[in-house]
Formats: sequence, C-alpha cells, structure tokens
Amino acid sequence: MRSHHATAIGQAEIGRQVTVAGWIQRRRDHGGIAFLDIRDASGIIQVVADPAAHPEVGDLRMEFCVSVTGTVRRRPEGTENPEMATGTIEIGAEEITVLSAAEALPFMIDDRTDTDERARLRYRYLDLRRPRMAANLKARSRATAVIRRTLDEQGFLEVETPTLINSTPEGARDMLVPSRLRPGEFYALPQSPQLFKQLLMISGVERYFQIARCYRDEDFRADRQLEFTQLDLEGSFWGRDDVLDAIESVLVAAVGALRGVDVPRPFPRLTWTEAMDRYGSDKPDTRFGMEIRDVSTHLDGTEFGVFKVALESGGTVRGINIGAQEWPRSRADALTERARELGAKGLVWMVVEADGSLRSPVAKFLSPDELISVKDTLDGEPGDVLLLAADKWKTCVTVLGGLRTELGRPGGHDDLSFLWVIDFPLFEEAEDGSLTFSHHPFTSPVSLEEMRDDPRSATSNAYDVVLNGIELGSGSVRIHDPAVQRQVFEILGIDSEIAERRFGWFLEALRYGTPPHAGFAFGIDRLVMVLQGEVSIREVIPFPKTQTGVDPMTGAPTWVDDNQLAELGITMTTEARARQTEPETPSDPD
RNA sequence: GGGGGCGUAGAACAGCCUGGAGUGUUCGUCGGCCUGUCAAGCCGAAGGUCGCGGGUUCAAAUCCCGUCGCUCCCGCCA
Repeated sequence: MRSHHATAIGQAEIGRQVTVAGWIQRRRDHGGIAFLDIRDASGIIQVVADPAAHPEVGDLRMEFCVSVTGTVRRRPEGTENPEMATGTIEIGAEEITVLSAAEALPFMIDDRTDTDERARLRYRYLDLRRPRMAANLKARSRATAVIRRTLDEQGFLEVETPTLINSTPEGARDMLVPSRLRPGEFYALPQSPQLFKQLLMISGVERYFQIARCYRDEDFRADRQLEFTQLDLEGSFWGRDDVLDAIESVLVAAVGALRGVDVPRPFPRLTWTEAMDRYGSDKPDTRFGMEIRDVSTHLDGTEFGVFKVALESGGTVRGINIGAQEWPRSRADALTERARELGAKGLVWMVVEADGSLRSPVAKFLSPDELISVKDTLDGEPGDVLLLAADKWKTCVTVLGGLRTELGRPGGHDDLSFLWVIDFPLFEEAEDGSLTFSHHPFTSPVSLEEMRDDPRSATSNAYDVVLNGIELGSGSVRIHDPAVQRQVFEILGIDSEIAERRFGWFLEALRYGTPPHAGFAFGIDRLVMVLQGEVSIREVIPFPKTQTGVDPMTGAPTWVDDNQLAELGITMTTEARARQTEPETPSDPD
C-alpha cells in the first residue's frame, strides 16, 4: 500500500515511482495545476496533480486520508521550499486514492491557532494530528524508552505492582473502586507504588524501577491530573547519593534524547534551609538571581513599628531587589495585595533614587544609617525597587519567594536548571500544632536521637529534584527497622492499634531481614512538559481530563445502571440522585 | 471550599469600559475563476439563542444578579 514515508523520500528517489499515504494537510488548486501537501507520521511531502487528468482532486479537502502513487521529481528551479525537509522534491501524481473522506473540521489542524481546550479534547484525535502534539507524543515515547534503556544497563529490574490496592487515608484522597465480590468493600488506586516497592526490596530485588500510573483524587492544576505517570525507583544497600546518582543518570539521558544537550553532573545541591532562606521556596528556580537577603542585622534598635514588632517577637526582616522598573502606585498596591495573599501582613517597598537616597512611604520612620544598610545589603542601584517583609522567618521568605518567582521567572525554556533540595524537615507542624510527615511516614530520620529529642526540628533523609522551579519528584532513604517505623507512627500520633490495622502487614514484612534501602519517583508528565516547553501536563498527556475531571470526548465520568450499583452494595444519596435527574446543561452543544 | 480571567458564525479574534439595527477581520465551508503554489490568489454566497436564566432601561453582546462551562491560582496535592 505504501512504499515510503513522506520524509524518507529524497534526492535518491528522483525518477522512481513511490506510493505515499497520509492526510491532506493543504490543497492549493490553481485550476490548471493543483498541489497537495500529504502529511504522515514522518512529515509532509508535496504532490502535484493535473486536474485535467485527475478531476477528483477538486473533491479533496483537508484531512482526507489518501494514498498517492507517482514519480518523484526535482522541483522546478525557483520553486523549492527551504522550510520543508522535502522542499527540493515533489511527487507527480499518477493515481490518487481516497482511503477515507473527512467531514469539515471543527478546528484547523495547525499550530498557529489556539483553539478552546474543550473543543480540542472533544476531538482529541484531531488535536493529536497537530505537529506540536504529535511531537509531544514522540518526545514522551523517546523519554520513556531512554529511561528504560538507561536503567536496564544499570541492572534494574522493571516490576509491575498492582493498581487495585488497599486504601490508606493518609496523604492525598484515594480514588476508590468498589468490590463486587465483597459488596461494601473498596479497593484504592495507588497514589504511588511506595509500599510495594519497599516489599520488593525485602523480596531481594535490590534494584527496581517501574513507569507507574498513579492516582490522586485532588483538585486539578496545570501540572496535576487525577492520574499521572511517574518513574518509580528503589535500591537496596543504598544511601542517598546512590539514589541521586541513578536519578541523575536517567534525567540526563532523557534531556539528551529530547534536547540533544549534555546536562553537567552532579546537579547542584541545596539544603532545604538554604533553599528557603535564599529563594523562599523548596523548589527554587535558579535560572535568575533576585535572592532574598537578611536585612535585619542593622535594624536592631529600629524605631519603625512594623520592623520592631517583628524583630522583638523572634521574627526577621528580609528583602529582595527586583531591579529597575516602572513603579506607579497601582503596581505597588498590586504587589502588596499579592504579598497579603501569600501570607504577609504587608509589604514595604523602597525605590533607589538617582542620588542614592531611598524613596518609600516608610523612609521617614527609619534612620539614615538603617536605610543605607538596607540598600547596601540588597545591592540597591539607582532605579532599583526593593521589597521588604517583616514577620516570622518562614512567612518572610515564603512571601518574598512567591513574589520573586512571579517577577523574575524567565519566559523561555531553553535553559535547564536542575538541582537537588536535600535535608528536608522530617515533620511539619499542622494547623492544630500536631506533627505530620513532610514527605511520607516511611522516611528515615537523619538522626534517631534528634528525632526523639526535638522532632520539630529533626531532619529527614528526604530529597527533591527540581527543574526550572518545578518539583519533578522526591525520594528518601526509607526506614528499614520496624522499631523506628513504630516510633515515627507514635510521633505522628498514629496509635499502635491503628498502625497495626493499616500497616500491620507492612510492619510484619519489615521484621524479616529488610535491607537498608532508598528510592525516588519523578513525574514523567512534568519532565516531558518542561523539556517540550509546555506549561501544562495536558499537552503531553494524550487524553487528559478537564479541571472538573471530565473527558469531553467520552463523557466520563458517567452514571451507571442501578443494577450495577446494587451489585456493589452502593446506594446513591438523594443529592446525587437529584443531580442525575437534572436536565442536561443547556450550554452543552452535544 | 475561595479568588481571578474567559465564553460573540464551524475555528481564532475585535466590538463591552462610555447601552442605540448582529457590525467587522482572518481561516474554514459552499459556488465560480485561475498552470508553480507551499497559511496560494481573485470574485461571490451561506452561516449568529452574542453560553444559559433573570433584572435595570424606551432600548442590553455591552450595565446588574444568578447559573453553567473552560481556564489560572489559593486551600488541597504524604
């Protein structure tokens, strides 16, 4: 049926008869001569047809699926198209066969128009024909292929773990699947293969990986869907650096495959404390400076109330220099409002004047020495705008870090800035003052003594990998001692009875000679997204869902028969029943 | 659960602030012309519940309220 892919035809085929098959990207009918751009998975080639010999050309429209047999020839002098890979040749059509006609399209199959996403998802199969989306699919495939190859070469075993597992209420909300054989009971879809991969370590696998589909029933974001794919990896007799080394090797290989560049190794490492202190984020974007500075050192005796209160209550004053820019009142107000959204009580701004003095609503409350020290600490040059926050350390850096990201983040995606954030806190304080895990409850503390004596400031053996300010994934050295695991549950306030009921099977496994082990998982969707220059993982997921969890093409999720529900022992609430009997939304065109 | 943006012909937009006849542009569709285009060109035509509902007004795409959908963010996401 087909002798060549479009871009497999070159100078060497001139004079030969070929058959290509694909879709009509464009038809340009000049009356006495007609051009067809035929697109297949490899690219595009131009077919030239004589309408007198092939009257059917007049009936061809965009996206008809056709095959064309003809002779390859050099394009006439002056008609080459340097934009096309096949721009120096063309096929003189001898036979054109319509394999399948196409209706008028709901939107154009090209990368120039930005069609409403609902329409794109409604006709995703057409959307995926666009070069950008086709390239994203290919990139994703190349990424997973090179990841598998890299890990295979290092002796990793790819093992599949179940996707119908037991529900554990910690962490994200589980996606639940009702059991028919045991009405009233539920499976959960895995949020990650965490415990199963640890069991594989106990099983003696030593080096495991899986490209694993994971599910979390939480609200959507540009980088979050209900289901996503991660590279999951674990190794026995491993410490942190073994994990970082293995993960770096696959990330570097993926970047090489998709971008053709060598990322220098090892990636820079920042401790969590340093990342927060300098960038106000545990996933800092280090492609630009604008670092947070401590400006409190020369404000000991300040009379300015806002600073004074913060410093006397154990807080601090931090600042960033956001560089020279227009500074109308409206902008100052907008940033102050944004700072409040991020948790600050307010925002102090200062503009460095041409003579080096500082213009600010609060300048009159600060001494000349204090103003100079603030300016010097932030390297203020004439024209620069300085932003200051006074509060608890974490509030200060979080607020300024949030502003920093929004003000400084570069638009392009050519630079790749990988880094490790290490030494995360073991626990976080919840709103009610109780402790909760910051990574997951199977993460090993750096020091048992520290965990016992001062759990609130204990450091964990957990680490994240960050690319351009996006958290790709995280991992940790795991607890392999059942006694330590029990202590952690205790500190987390999970009493032993509950721990036994939920994790007893796992705690039991730990008692049978568990090797020290460590691992990691990173999101393949997010990695491919960044490498492809996309800002949403939906662009690298073939069939994603909208923000309300709907697939506009299939209509999922849908109601099911009452019989099905009865088999599962499920009764709908009156609220759900009311939704079911509501008339279809009038705005829905389908 | 909360905040912001958007919704106008099959597609992408302008019009909305400051109310006055469904007005305009590009692509697509249909008809016609056209022998070197490559986002072909030229002529013509069809195509509209301005998301939906309510309100204000002599008059609403435009102002107000509600609602639905899409989207970005906060919460949430071990």
